[in-house]
Amino acid sequence: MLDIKLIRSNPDLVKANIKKRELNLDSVVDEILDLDVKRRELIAQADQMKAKQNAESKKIPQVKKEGGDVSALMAAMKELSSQIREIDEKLSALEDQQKDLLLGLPNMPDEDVVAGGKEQNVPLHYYGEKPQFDFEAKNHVDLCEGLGLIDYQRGAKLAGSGSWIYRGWGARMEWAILNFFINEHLRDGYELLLLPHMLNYECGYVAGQFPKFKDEVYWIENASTADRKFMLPTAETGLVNLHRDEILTLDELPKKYIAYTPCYRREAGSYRAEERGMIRGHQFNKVEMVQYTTEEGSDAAFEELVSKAERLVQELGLHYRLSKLAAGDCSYSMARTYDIEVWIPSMGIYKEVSSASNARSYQARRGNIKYRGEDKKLHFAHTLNASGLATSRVMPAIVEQYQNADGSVTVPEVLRPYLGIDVIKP
RNA sequence: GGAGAAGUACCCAAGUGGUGAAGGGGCUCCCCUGCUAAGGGAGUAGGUCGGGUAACCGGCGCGAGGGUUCAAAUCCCUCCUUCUCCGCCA
Repeated sequence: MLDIKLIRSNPDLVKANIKKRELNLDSVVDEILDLDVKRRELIAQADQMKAKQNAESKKIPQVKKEGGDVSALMAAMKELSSQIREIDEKLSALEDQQKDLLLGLPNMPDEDVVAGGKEQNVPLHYYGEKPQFDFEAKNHVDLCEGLGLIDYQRGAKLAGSGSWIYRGWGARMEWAILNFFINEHLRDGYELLLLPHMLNYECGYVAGQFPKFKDEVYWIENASTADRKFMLPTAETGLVNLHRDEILTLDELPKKYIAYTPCYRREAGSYRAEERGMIRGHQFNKVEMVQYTTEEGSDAAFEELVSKAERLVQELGLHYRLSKLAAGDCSYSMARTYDIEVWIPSMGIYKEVSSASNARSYQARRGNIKYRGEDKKLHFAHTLNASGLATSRVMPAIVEQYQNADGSVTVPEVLRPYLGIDVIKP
């Protein structure tokens, strides 16, 4: 959520920033401002009347005590009270309306984030080389099936398309990757959390997924009770809610968390050949990093998250590139996003394994997450997140980049202590 | 899941319709005192919204949201959380 005071004082800046996302929300901004004027008028009116109500009400017991007649006073107060109620009703309707619009505004991209959509994304650098094969290289689907790492058919039998089963060495490999990531993060001083996977509405609201994207998650409902929960689409949704409605102290910041969870998403969508296998499914594994920090610490935290995510891919020996996303490709809540995209030889393209983003104070405003600064005043915290990493995207990259002529896959060196073997053979 | 009880500040806690939400602990500041302990005094309901250049003024705020009333921490309803007992269970 954006600061209403910023919108009030500099609406043109807000409008221009939103346009960088290739969205024109000028009319929404104008409407917010219009409602804001009306809102403040009503508040002034109501507050004045309430002040009078408070003052007059105090007289009633006094007069009563002295044996006087309060009926005239009470009648007048009754009238005042109903007027106040009328204004309050108008006011709360107006506030709801304004809040709805305000929630619909995306975060403002950082100044150095370029305008435009996906096509304006800029690769910042490449790591390693595209592997060259002197045999006919296979895609990860064929490799995984050939080695019995993944059971796609039975995955679909159990849960429909977009679902698969890790089995045997495939399951052990996935687990090894998760362990490797988690251990790296623990070494860096991050705290590991295992979160509930079913979250309440408030969590999605704070993270910025709701109300706009509430149809893109899985909802859990029980006929007998009114409560409704959703399956988290990323651990970020849980992690950024940890300190909802809290005031953090300066000495506990930055807070550095990681969580492993599966991510549940409805959009497995595309049935295009290029997204076969484990590139896009309804459920995938991911280790997520989240930091809570100060305004001042925000940029450094972002750099740290990006370099941590990069280091993991490097240690796995995978060829990847780091891209800086254009405004229109950053998600709604984020001021800046860098993607780490790993090379998938069979597809001939780079696929995202990590997305590192800085939400600045956007999520903290929604979640009322503050800290007391050096100046003793309260500030909204900055929240940042980065995948570290999405293992289900890493696995296809590993099997494809590490494949051998005989259909076997060499195990990346850092994973060998976890797996106990050097090569996965048919 | 069922029954009962409770939610007031950093902690404990009083407050069953009426002018400023008691009191204690803790914390901060001051005084006293070689130091410490003890003692004395003051502050301590966070915040948030609106107005004002500002000092400041006002609204809201007793788990959350509604309702009754001229007036609600207090009465009523719904929800949330915690505790106790029972049931179920890895």
